[in-house]
Amino acid sequence: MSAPKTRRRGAATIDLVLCSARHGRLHVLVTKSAGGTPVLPYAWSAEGEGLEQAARELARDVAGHPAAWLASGAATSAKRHPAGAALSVPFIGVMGPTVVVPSGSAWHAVDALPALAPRQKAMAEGALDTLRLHMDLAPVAFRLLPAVFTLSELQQAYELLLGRHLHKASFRRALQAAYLVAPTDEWRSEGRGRPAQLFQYAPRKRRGNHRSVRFDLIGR
Amino acid sequence: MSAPKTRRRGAATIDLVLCSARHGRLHVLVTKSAGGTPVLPYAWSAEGEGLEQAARELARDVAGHPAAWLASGAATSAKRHPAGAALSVPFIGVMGPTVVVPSGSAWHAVDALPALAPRQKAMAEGALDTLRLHMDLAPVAFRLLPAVFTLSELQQAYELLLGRHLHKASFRRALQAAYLVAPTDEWRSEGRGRPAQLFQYAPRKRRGNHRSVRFDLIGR
DNA sequence: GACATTAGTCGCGGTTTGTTACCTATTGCC
DNA sequence: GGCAATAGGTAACAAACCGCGACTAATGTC
Repeated sequence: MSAPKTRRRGAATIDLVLCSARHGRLHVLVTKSAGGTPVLPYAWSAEGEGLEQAARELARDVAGHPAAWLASGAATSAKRHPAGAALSVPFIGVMGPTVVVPSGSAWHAVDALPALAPRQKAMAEGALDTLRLHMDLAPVAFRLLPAVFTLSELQQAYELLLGRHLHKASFRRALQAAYLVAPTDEWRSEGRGRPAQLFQYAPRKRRGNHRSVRFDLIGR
Repeated sequence: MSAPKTRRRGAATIDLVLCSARHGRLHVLVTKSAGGTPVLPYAWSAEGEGLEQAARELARDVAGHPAAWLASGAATSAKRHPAGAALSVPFIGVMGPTVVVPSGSAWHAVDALPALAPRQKAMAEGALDTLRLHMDLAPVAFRLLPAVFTLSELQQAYELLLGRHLHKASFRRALQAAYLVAPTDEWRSEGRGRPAQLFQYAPRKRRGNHRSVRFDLIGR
């Protein structure tokens, strides 16, 4: 090893808030530190490696799967980080519901987290806001699902992200109009009730589809 | 608590992309380094001070005015920073069009910037995307204007942010429906044409105004 | 006064949307 | 098989919304 060079590891951590939809609620992947206390996965930022690249590798390492979608959140130096980092950059990732994580890690409902260090707690609680911020521009909801899904599952993913109930017929009509999904030949029988057709995310190019300005969201 | 630490330079900079609308285009405040080369205002992050707080102080220092709106962007370690920082956290701020900056600083159109260091260039070019991302949730367009403004000015601010032309009557109808502005008693005569009534940003509480899901934006 | 210019409004017609109702396919039970 | 229960999927209507062109209003210029 070389001489202790404090800058080598960087003064900042990359903290991963890996999200998944389980039982109708947003869950976050929590691992355990060497001491056994629960922590979000994190890594020291290394010079010469891109932050997002590092976050992707961290996600693959810790979940055994690449994240289906990833975005960075607001960097913060507030409160206490488990590693004592001066600065932390959160990355919010998304994965399908069937990913099985290695022992030592577990999915926790985002509103029932174990006792994380304050900074990580804040980052996890901000994850839903980040997802909401991006869901109109990126197919976040689709990335919470497997490659093939039913329309009811897709609607549930949207309801989870939006935090409100959607009307079935309206949802499907809007989806149809957007040419975002394509039906497959498969159908899935869930036990009771009529089997559901399976769809996949297959966006097709559309016209310049200008809609009105969204004043209605400003000011809560 | 932690022992009192010297306020040492962290390994990260806070870089300010201060935006303002001038002559129908988005402008960014650019200052000069000690050597005379153009740079975005930046500061080393100090332990014990919040990042956003530091960015607010930086804005006030460099423009003589507090930012009317501020949000953090995606932290990056890519490319070269003028101070050689390993990591940089951009903050995107917004100010009214009448702010006069001290000599040494100047407003530059965001698509005609002087030769900034690559990392700062990327951060400045990403500013409009950040503003667009937030404009549906926060009154970004209003913060590009003085406290009192005409509806035509407001429409121009929206057109600048959206990058497209809006229809006057539709814009005003949507604005009316959102109860976002209140008229003042003042009118402004701009020279030719009918005088315009002045308005101010005054959001009023509205019902749970749910609109449909925005599939139409996903996938470009 | 005629005209150009900018502000602000009205209303028609097509589109979108919330909602109710209905139809279809499957399971479980008698 | 017959039938209730359950869940997927569609049709159709009324109301709200939106793009758009046309209109009125106030001011300055010639």
